Amino acid sequence: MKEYKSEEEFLKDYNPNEFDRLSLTTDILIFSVSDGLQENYRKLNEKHFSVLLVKRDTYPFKDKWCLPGGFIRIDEEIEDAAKRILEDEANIKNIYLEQLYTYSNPNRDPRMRVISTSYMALIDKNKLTNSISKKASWFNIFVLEDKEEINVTLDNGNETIKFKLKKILSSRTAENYKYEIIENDKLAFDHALVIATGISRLKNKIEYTDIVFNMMPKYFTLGELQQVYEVILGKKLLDPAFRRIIANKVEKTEKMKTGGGHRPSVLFRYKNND
Amino acid sequence: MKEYKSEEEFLKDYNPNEFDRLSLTTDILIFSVSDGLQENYRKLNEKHFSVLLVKRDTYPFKDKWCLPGGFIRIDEEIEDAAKRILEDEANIKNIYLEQLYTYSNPNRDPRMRVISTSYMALIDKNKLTNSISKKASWFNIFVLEDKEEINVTLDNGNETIKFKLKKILSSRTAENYKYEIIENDKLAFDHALVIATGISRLKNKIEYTDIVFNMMPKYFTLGELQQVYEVILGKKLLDPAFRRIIANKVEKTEKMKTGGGHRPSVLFRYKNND
DNA sequence: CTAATAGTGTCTATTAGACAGTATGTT
DNA sequence: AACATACTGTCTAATAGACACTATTAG
Repeated sequence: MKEYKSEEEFLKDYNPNEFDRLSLTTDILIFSVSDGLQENYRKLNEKHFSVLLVKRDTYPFKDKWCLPGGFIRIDEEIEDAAKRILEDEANIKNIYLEQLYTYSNPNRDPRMRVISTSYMALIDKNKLTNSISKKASWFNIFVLEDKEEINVTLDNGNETIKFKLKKILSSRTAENYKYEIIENDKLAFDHALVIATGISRLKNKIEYTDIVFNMMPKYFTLGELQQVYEVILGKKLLDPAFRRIIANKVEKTEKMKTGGGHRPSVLFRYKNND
Repeated sequence: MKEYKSEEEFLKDYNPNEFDRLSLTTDILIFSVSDGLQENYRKLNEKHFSVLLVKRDTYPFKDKWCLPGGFIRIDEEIEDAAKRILEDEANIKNIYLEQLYTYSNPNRDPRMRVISTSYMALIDKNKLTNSISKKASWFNIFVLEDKEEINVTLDNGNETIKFKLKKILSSRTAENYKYEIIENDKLAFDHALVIATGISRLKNKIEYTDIVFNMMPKYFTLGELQQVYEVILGKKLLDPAFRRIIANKVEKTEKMKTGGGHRPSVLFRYKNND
């Protein structure tokens, strides 16, 4: 091995092809909350927890659904690539974005070795100014989970996507699970894994952070907020307990929401939110 | 654009150099607990929280310290690469390993574009059968943190490494911080960031998981366990409260630890551990 | 009036914090 | 005996769970 006297000298000689090179992409899991049906004039709209998927029109995985994503440019940070893609494809700016996990199975892309770093984004759908592209669609998420597996159903009104994952305990001490896809026919790549990982991350974080508010409009009732918690956690909460927990995160406004066929509700907003 | 009739046909034609390619490495943050000084025959050994660093003997960053790591092979998952490196470099097998974060600053490696996925490993130092390589050394970790910055001092008995990071609030709702290196002269690459991220992750997870036990020997006293919690959390805990919290995670054994110049202590072990 | 949600009061059970006290080894 | 840690008891404060109750609107 040649001896170098300085870092500059070493770098001048360096051959960047000494090691295997590969491609890197990012996949973005965009979560939001949708309004569902209203059974009758008295009832509230059902809330749904939903994810944005895009229909692929090219190979590989032509006609399957996938997460918005794309290749990282040679001089770009992954997070910046995620932001660029969000802006280019959906005109989404300044939103909550968090790195989720880097997937590296050598066979995850049939074209070649592609590694993907996934991000989770949370948005309030109603803030989207431009409509999303024709290829993209919001799917409501329904999760059934037990100790051994997770069944996820995604529905956009037209089409239903179902997939099933096996949970494999990867560390008893941390109660960490890895997922293995055991049923999946409509999702491209390993995106079923990404969705499951994101749902689980969000479920966890909603309990000890304020990230829900990224999915809420500026003004909301506590009933609406509670519905969002319930739909993400997959369980009913008791009113007084819920109100106690979020009491110091929100503040009352002068506004009221009326017209519901029942007692009007005070509109709140996230505290310290400008 | 050419029209393809099937995925097979498309893949046959695909040129993998269509997108920029880059190199991927993994850096592994190996944490453990070390015994420090014993002031006098009555006192317990001080426990320290420590990290394994390697002295670089080649450019770039010659003579600086760095985390053990290496390049991902073209047909290998990142986690498998991390396991391979742990085994090759330190003869460490079957330990707790968790993906931390993927760093992608275009300038993090002066040679070329290298992206790195970091992993955190937790081990019981005393279980290491072969001694670690001459280039590697355990550094005790001392952290001083306030709202704006983090000061970390690493010490292996011979050498002291200090670095300072600025905390930048990246999301108010999630209380997520990003770090920016403002002082660092002895650590290679962006490894100061990795260490800070790992410390923060461990501090969090120790409160709601059982991962500490990966750093403990099979039999330990509750005093020793408490010391480990204290040194990682950076604060003293009250005995009765601590014992209540870990009560259902550990189980008493018949063994006792004697010889300490004070009342002997019952040895416990992690419950359901084998 | 009725159905439906909004919002509060309160009792109980559980958990966390604090401190004081007792126990028991080595030198 | 003295020191240092091991271990427990108990009081109090804070938090979580459960349920019942009152309030208020559109139709």
